[in-house]
Amino acid sequence: MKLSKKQIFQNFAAAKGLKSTKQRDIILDCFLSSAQHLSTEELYLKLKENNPGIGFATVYRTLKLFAESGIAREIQFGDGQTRYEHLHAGEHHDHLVCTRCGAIVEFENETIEKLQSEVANQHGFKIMNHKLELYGFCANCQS
Amino acid sequence: MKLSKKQIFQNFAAAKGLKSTKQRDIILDCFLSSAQHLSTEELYLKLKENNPGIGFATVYRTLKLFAESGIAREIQFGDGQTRYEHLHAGEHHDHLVCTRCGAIVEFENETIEKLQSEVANQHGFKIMNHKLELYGFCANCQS
DNA sequence: CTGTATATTGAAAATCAATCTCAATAAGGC
DNA sequence: GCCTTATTGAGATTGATTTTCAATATACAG
Repeated sequence: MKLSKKQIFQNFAAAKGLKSTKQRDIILDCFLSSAQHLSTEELYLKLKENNPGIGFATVYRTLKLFAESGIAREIQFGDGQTRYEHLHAGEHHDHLVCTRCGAIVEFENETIEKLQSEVANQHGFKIMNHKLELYGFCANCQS
Repeated sequence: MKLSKKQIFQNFAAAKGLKSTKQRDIILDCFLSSAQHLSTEELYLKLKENNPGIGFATVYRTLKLFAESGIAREIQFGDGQTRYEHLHAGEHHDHLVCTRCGAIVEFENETIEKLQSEVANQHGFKIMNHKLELYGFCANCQS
């Protein structure tokens, strides 16, 4: 059976001896129900709407925990802000980024992944993860 | 005939109505004779050795100009510093980054590039450039 | 060569995101 | 409830990047 992200994080928290708190639950729910690629700032603002008491530092720390637990991943496009994307165990996807309107499309491509491994082998590298981003104009922004 | 990077930048500067200055010449020479992937800070320190008068802001601004002119390109590995790599017109290379010792190996792979174009087409994107980084352990760091 | 308009420079200050500090508070076990 | 330890939120700090501004240098016209 496949665990939900919520369960994965709760297991992680338990294993690490973290206490369960109201704030972390709220942040987890909000994160899971949010779009991909939110920055700490953006998630913080979204949380504030319904939970004014929540602090930026808590959101920041909790997102770090999400990344550590494996349910999220830090990514950076060129805009100087760290963003967090949802991570489905085992999956990996890359990004098409529109440099005009900021749209982000995700894609997966087996063949590319395979070629990457080959390149790494040729150079004696053992790859732990990778990042592939294609920057350009999306269909709407080419006019 | 192929233009040298120096010429490319000088053409760019002329076309943009930039005045030619001692500082920019020095920075250009130093940049061109430096290793790949220097940060602003690193280039600044290197410059200081022989040209104590030069200011950080000037190095910063000049590197931006290099990027704009097409002879250099900003890249970011995960370490929070913007680095500049030399860009040979038309060429493109990607990176293998050792997360233990920081070694960076460059590579090129036609097939991957071709697949990227295909993916982009499928999604209606017009790609202007891309970034591919493979993170892991280099041969020396796997022991 | 001289004057004028404009770009450039360097130092310091402002900005901005990320990260840390610390006193007050909350959670969990006993 | 009591005690220990983790967590929280506000604000301070850091570190890199970017801007400001007065002084200076450059290009060009006359």
